[in-house]
Amino acid sequence: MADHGDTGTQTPRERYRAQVQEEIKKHAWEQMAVAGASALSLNAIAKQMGMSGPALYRYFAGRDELITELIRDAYRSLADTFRAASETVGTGEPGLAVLAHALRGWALADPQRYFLVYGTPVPGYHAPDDITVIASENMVMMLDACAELPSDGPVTSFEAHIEGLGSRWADGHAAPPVALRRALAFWTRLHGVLSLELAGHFNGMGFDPALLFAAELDDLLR
Amino acid sequence: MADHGDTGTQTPRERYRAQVQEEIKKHAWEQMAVAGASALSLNAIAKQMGMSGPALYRYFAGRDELITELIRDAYRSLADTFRAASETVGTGEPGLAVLAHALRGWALADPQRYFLVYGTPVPGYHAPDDITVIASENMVMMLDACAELPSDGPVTSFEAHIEGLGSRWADGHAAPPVALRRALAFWTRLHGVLSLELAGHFNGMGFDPALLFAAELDDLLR
DNA sequence: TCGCTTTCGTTAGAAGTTGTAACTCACGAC
DNA sequence: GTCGTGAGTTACAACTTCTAACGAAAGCGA
Repeated sequence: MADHGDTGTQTPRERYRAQVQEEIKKHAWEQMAVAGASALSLNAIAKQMGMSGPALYRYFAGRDELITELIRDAYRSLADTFRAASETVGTGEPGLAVLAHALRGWALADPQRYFLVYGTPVPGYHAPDDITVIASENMVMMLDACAELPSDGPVTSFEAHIEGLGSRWADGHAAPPVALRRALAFWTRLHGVLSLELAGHFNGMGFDPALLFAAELDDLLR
Repeated sequence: MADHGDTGTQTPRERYRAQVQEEIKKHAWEQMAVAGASALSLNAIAKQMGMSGPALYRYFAGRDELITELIRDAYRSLADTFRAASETVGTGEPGLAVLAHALRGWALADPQRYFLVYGTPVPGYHAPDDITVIASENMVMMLDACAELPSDGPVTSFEAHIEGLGSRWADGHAAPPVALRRALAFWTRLHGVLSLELAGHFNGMGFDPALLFAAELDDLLR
């Protein structure tokens, strides 16, 4: 995990505050992994840390703000994972494949974290602006990986529909429409497999989800 | 909506009980549509119906049982939609296409209902057996629609991996591996597009999700 | 080193939730 | 008409988030 926020010029109070904030989030993640986001309890976290319930309100304005912070961290973690993966290129394997495997590993490592980013949204919840910024970072890496693949063949009607939208998705990224289409398919198809797998919908069906994921990835690279 | 349960031989008390149970679920759906499943409150439902909170426990053992019942209804509603759609065949359009459009219409009609079936699961929750039975009904119709499409070309390694599993997914359904692969792709790819669309992840990206859905469906039928 | 100020953690409490227990009362069966 | 079953009530326990007011401790400047 990368450390965000300048730990250099900090007063002792700020340092302590950041530490406690991190510890709260650590317990929140543990609690969420076993019971899901909806079962997150500030009181339980406080009890685990040996504090009283209202003490947490010095660090987070409320349950919603804590969850928002966890969502932000999840996005950052995914972006870090993607960044680390895209730096291990040149092994002959296409960039899209290493991104796909990084995504799958990240999702399996903590399913609830994946669902926090891509799962059922809470009606009425609006993500802060900086989250969409990080999401667009991920889009940049996906588009880069798609742009390095051959883009021959005729342009379909949908590709014509999305032509030129790359600059909107990823801050001035000029990718050919075939790459945009491929990035969209990459996102939606792998999410389709991953979310159903993590939700347990493949249980008892008798096949290996990893092989389905690999088969979908193969189709993507064709 | 089809009526489930024999309304023929019922005592007045049973009839009244069923009516109240339906009304509770009706209010639950309304409340869930605006605030999501996690915000479902028995007290609020009771207040809306002019009853006291504990009165609802005559009809449902608790919040979990009510949600389980809603999930069951959602599965049934999807199965009904699929059944109704697959009866409108013979118009030249492939069965998979009408199933896909039925799925999309059903999902857009009530996003929270879709998420109740395919969204983020609650850790530790296990679906009752009869739900998996209904789910397998849907699989039958999907496999039927896939089996009527041409299945030529070489068999991939993943298709070899899932060969013969049709009988397990849909109670003795003997479909060729290519059809099984197509059914899996149908499910995962359309879910990928739908869930991201309903979650609002395409907002502000400047394209029409319906066209992406149609493009994915086109790929499926190729 | 002393004092001031900021901030942390506490307890008390309001308002909400799920869920149980015990008590009426009315409906329906006989 | 009587009588049992079941519906709905209030009261209550235990939990939640979150606010308010207080005490104590820690850092910062002089």
